[in-house]
Amino acid sequence: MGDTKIKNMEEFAAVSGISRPTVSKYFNDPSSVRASTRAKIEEALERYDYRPNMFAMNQNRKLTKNVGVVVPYLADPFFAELARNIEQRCIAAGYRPTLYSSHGEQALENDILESLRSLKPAGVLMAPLGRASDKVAIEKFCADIPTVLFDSSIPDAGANFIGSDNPQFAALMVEYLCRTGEPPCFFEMAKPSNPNANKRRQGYLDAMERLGHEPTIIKVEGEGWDFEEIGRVGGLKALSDKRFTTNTVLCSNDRLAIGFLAACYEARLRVGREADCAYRVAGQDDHPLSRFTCPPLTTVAQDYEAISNGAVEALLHTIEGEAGPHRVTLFEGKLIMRDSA
Amino acid sequence: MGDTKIKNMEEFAAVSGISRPTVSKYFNDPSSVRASTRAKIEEALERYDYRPNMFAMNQNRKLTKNVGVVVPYLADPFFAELARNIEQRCIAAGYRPTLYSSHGEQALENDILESLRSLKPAGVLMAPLGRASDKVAIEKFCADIPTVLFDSSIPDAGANFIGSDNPQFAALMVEYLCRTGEPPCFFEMAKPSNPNANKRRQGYLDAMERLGHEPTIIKVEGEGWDFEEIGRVGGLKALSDKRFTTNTVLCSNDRLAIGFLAACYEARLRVGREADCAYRVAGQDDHPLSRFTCPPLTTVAQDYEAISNGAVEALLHTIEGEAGPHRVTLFEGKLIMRDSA
DNA sequence: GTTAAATCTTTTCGCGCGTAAAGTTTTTAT
DNA sequence: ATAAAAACTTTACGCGCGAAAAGATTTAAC
Repeated sequence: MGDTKIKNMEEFAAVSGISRPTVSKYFNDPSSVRASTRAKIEEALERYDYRPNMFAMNQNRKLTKNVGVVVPYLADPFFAELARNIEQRCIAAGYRPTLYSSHGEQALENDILESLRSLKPAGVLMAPLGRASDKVAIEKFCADIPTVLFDSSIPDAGANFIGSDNPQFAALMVEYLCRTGEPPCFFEMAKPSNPNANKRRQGYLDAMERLGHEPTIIKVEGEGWDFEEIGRVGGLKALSDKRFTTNTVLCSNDRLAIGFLAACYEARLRVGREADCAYRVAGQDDHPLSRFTCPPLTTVAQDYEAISNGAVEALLHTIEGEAGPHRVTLFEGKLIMRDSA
Repeated sequence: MGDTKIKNMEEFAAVSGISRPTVSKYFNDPSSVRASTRAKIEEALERYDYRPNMFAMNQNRKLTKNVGVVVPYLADPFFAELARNIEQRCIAAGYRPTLYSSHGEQALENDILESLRSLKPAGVLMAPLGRASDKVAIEKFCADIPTVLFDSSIPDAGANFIGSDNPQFAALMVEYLCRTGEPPCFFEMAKPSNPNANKRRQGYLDAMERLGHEPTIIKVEGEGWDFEEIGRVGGLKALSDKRFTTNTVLCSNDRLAIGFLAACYEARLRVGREADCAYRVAGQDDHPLSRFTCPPLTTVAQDYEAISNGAVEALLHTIEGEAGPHRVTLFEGKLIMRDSA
C-alpha cells in the first residue's frame, strides 16, 4: 500500500479506473453509485489510502455533514455523558460531530454560535446555558440553521426541543418521600442557572399541595456552575439556621445534593433511612457519581439514552426537511431508590 | 449595520476601501498591516459583519490555525477540567481548538487521529488512552504533525511531553501517611488503563522501602474507565477478604478512592482520622469532586494550571519551529489534607 | 433482441481565498 | 527635500473539489 502518494481526487480517480465526478459522488454517498463501481473504488481505497480534502469538499457543498454539539458546561459529568451519547449517534448516522462547551459563560456561548455559522453545519444540537443565555442570539441562530435544543429550552426559539418532564421528576420524588416518611423540604439555588429548576420547584409545590402538605422552600445564595460548593456552603448555613421544617430534603439536582451531603457530614449529621439518621436527602438527575456518594443518593434518573437518541433523531428529521414545526418531547424520570432517602 | 450582505472578501474589500490581498493579509495577521489600513478594515468590519469563509481560507494555507485537543475520556471531570483550561489558552493564543474524546476506545482514538490529519492542524495536544493506545499509530502521527502529549506519555513518540511527577505524588502521600499514622497499603487496578499508575506504584514501593516499611499492594479486577465502580466492587471484596495489612489505604487515583469510600460505607466502616474510624483513605489527583466526598478526600493535587499552560506553550514553541527535541516536563503534586486521612 | 432507464464519462465552470510578481503610493530615514 | 524602505494595488493563477450539461455506455425490462 501507498506505492505512489495520492494528492487529490483526480489522481485517485485515475488509479481506481473511475472518473472523478463519479468518485466525488461516491464520497458524498457511497450507495449512490453502482455496486461494481463502488467495489472498484473501495478496492483502490485500500491500496492507496486517500482521503478527500475536507476544506475543498465543504467549500462548495450547500450542506456539509458537520454537526455542532454545544453544552453549557462540559466539566459537569451529566453533560459529558449526554455529549458522549450524542456524538456516537451522530457518527453512526454518518455525520461529523464537533463538541463545544460554553463553560458557563454567555460570551463563549455566543462565540461558539458565531464560529458554528462559519462551519456551515448541517445542523446543531444545543443545550443552552439557560438563564445566562442570550435568548435573542439563540433565536436568530435557530432561524438560520437547523437546530434542536435539549435539556434546557428557550421559549419561542423555533426549534424542536427534547428534554425531561421536570415537574414529573419532582412529583415522583415527593410522592415517594411522603409515602416513606416526612414530607420533603425543597433545597435549591436562589438564582438557578437552568430553567429546569423552576419547573422542578413548581412540580414540588403542586405535588405537596395535592398531598395536603405545607411546602418549604430553602433557597441558597451563589451563582455559576459550582453547584456542589454552593450546596455545601448554603447547606451548612441552612442547617445552622434551622431552616428545615422536616427531616427530609429534596434537592433541585444531584450536584447540589452532593454538596448538601458534604454539609451534613461536616455538621456531623447522619443521612439515610435508618433510625439514627438526622436527615433523608434526595436529588434529581442520577448524576454519574450519585451511586458512589456516602450514602448512595436516592434520585430521579434522567433518561440519558432517550434524550440523546431523541435529540439526534429530531435533528436528522429537521435536516431532511420533514419540518414538524416546534415539537416538544419530554421524557419521564425513573425513581432510583438508594440509601440516602 | 448589515445594509448589503457581504458575500466574500472581494465585496468586503470594496466596501472597506482596501484591496483584497491586503484584506487577506489582515485576516491572517492584523498586525501585519499599517495602523491606518487596519483601522479602515475594522471600521468596515463593524458596519458589515463579514467573516472569511473557513474552508476557502484553510484550503491553500500550508499551516492553519486549527489545534486538535484529544483526551481519553471526557466524562472524567479531571480531563474535562484540563480540556477547559487548554481550550481557553489556545483561544487566547489566537488558535481554534477542537475537542475530541476517545471515550476509552482504541478504535476511536485512531479515528480521531485520522480525521485530525485531514484538518491540517497547526498542532495537536493529546492525552493518549495509555495502555489501550495504538502506540505505532500515535508515533506515526507525531512524526507528521506537531504534537505535544500530556498526562500519559508514549515512550519514543518524538514529541514533547507534559505531565505530573507521578512517583513524587505517591512518595509525598506515603511520607505524610507514615508520619501521621500507620503506613499505607496501595490500592489499584490489576490492569491500569494508564501508565501513570505504574509510576505511582513504583513511587509507593520506593517510599515504603526508604521509610523501612513492608509494602502491601492490593490489585483489584476490572478494566475500562469505570474507576469508581471498580474501586467499589474491588474494595468490598478486598475488605471482606481482609487483604489490608494496615488501617491506611492509598488509592492509585481519586476516582478509585471515591469507589473505595463507597465500599467502606457499604461495609459500615467509618473512614477518617478520628479514633473511631476503621480506615484512613487517600487518593491522588485532586479530582474536582474529591472535596465533596464524605469524608472529604485527602489527596495529592495535580497542578491543572501548570500542565495545561505548559502543554499549550510547548505546542506553540513546536509550531513556531523552536524544535527542542523530545523534552519532558513534569510538575510536582501538592498535598491536600482533608478529613479522610 | 430491442428499448428505455440508469449510470457513467467528458468537459467545463466556479467557489472563496492564498499567494506571488510587478508596479504604485505612502512612510521613514538621512 | 530626497532617497530608500515599507506598505499598498493590480493582475493573475491555482488549490481541490462540487455541480451541471451533453454524450456514451451499461443495466434492466418486456
